[in-house]
Amino acid sequence: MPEPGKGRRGTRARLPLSRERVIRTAVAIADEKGSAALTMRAIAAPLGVEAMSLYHHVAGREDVLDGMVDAVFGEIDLPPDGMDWKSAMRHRAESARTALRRHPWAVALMDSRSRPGPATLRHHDAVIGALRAGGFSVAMTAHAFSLIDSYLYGFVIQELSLPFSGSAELGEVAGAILDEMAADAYPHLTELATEHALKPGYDYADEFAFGLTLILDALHPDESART
Amino acid sequence: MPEPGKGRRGTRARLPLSRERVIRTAVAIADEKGSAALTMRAIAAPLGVEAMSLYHHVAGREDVLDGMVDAVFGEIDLPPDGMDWKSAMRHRAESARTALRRHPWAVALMDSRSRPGPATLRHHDAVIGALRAGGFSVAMTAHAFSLIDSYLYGFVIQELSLPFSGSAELGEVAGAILDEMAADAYPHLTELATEHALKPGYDYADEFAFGLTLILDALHPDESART
DNA sequence: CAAGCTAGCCTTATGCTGTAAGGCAGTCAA
DNA sequence: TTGACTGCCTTACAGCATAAGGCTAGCTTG
Repeated sequence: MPEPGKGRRGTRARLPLSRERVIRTAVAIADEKGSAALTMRAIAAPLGVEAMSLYHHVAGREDVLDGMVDAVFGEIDLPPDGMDWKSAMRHRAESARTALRRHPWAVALMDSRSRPGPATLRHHDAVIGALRAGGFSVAMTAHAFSLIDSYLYGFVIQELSLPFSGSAELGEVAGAILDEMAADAYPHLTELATEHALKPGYDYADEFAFGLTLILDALHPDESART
Repeated sequence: MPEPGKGRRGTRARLPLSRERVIRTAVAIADEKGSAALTMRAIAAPLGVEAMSLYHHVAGREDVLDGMVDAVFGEIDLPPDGMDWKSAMRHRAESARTALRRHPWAVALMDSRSRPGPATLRHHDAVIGALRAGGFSVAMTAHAFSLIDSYLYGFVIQELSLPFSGSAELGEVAGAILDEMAADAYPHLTELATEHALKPGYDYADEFAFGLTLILDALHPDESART
C-alpha cells in the first residue's frame, strides 16, 4: 500500500537529522533500555524517521558505536590545569568513573572498538599532558597512564558486573547465591561475603578510593622506570 | 521435501552432544573467527547438528556465553599453595592475563554477565584464600582482591583494544593515525607516541609487569585499611 | 517377540536484525 | 521552466534466536 508522502508535514517542518543527533539518541536509548536494545530502527523511531534515513548521516551501526564511545569521553572532565598532578589525576579518575557508570554500556563498547574519535584523543592528550607537567618523564608517563587507566576501566567493569546496584540489593541477591551453593564449597568466598561484604554499610563502590589512593601514592615522577 | 532420517547414520554413530561439547565448540569458534561469528548455527555446524539441537543441552545463547566465561576461568592457574602471597598473586595474574589474551572475547563477555559458574567461584575462592593465608585481614583482602583484579582486567582491555598485536604492526598503524591528524592537535599524545611507544623494542605488553609490581609492593597485609 | 517409552535430533515458522537499492517530494539555481 | 540536489521513504533480502512440534532409533518392559 504505497501512500506517497505519508507522514510528511506539508510545511517543511522537522528539524533535520545530523550525525550528532543520531548519536545522542543512540546514547539515550542504550542508557534507558540497555545496549541490546540499540537497533537502527530503535534509534530512528524517536527521531520520527525510518531506519534507512540514518544512513545518510552515519556510515552504519559500527559508526554509531564509535560515536557513542567518543561522546562518553567527551563527558569526562579533563585533568584541571594548574593543579598538582596527583589531585588532577584523582579528579579525572572520579569524573571518568562517574561517566562510565552513567553509561554502563561504555566500557564493554570500548574494547571492541579501536578507532578513537576526537574527544577521545583530546582526553588522552590532556591526561598525558598533566602527567608531563607534573614532572613525569615520557617513559614514566606511559607507565602511569597505563596503570591508572587500567585500574579505572577494570574497576568499572567489576562494579558493573555485580548483579545489583546499591548495597541494599546486595543483601538479597548475594544471600540468595550463597544459599544455593554448598555451605562449605567456597569457604573463603563465603567468609568474605558474610563477614564483610554483606555487613551493613559496605558498598563496593567505596573500594575505588582505596585502590586509587594506593596507586597514586606509589607513583613518583622522579622514580626511574623499573621495567 | 521431508526425506525422513536424512543424514542419520544407520550404525548408531555420532558422539552425543553435551553442554560441555557445545561450550567447547563455542570457545573454539570465538577464538578463531571472533565473537561476532558466534551464532547458534555456527556452533551447531562443526558438531554435525542443526542449531535447534543445541537447545536440548543449553538453555539458550546466553547460557552458552555464561559457560564460555566459566571455561576461561577454568583455564587460569590458581594461586599455588604454600607460596608467599606476593609470588602467588603474581603467578595467578600472569596466568590470567595469558588466558584472557588467548580468548580475546572473554573480558568483553565478563561484564555483560553476572551469573558466575563453578570454575569462577572456585577461582575467586582460591585467590581470596591465598590472601588470607598471607596474613591479610578480611577487609584488607577485599581491598587487595578488588585492586589486583581491576588492574588485571583493565590492562587486558586496553591491551586488546589496541589496533595491532605486536610491536611490528604498531609502527604502521600508529604512524598512519598520527599522519592523518593535524600535526600539533594532540602534542603530548604525539610526543608519547613518537618518542616512546613507536621506538623499536617498545611493547605495550611490558607495561603489565610495571603496574603489577607497583601494586603488589604497595600492598601490605598488616596495614590498616585506609578507607 | 512385540509394545511402548524416551532421548536426541530435525523441520518449520515467526518476528527480529542490518543494510543494499532505488524512488519520490520538495527546494533551489539557472 | 527545467534540471539537479537533498533528505527522507519503501521495498527487499539474507541472517539471526528461538518457540512448537514431529520423527526415529534403541532401550526397557511385558
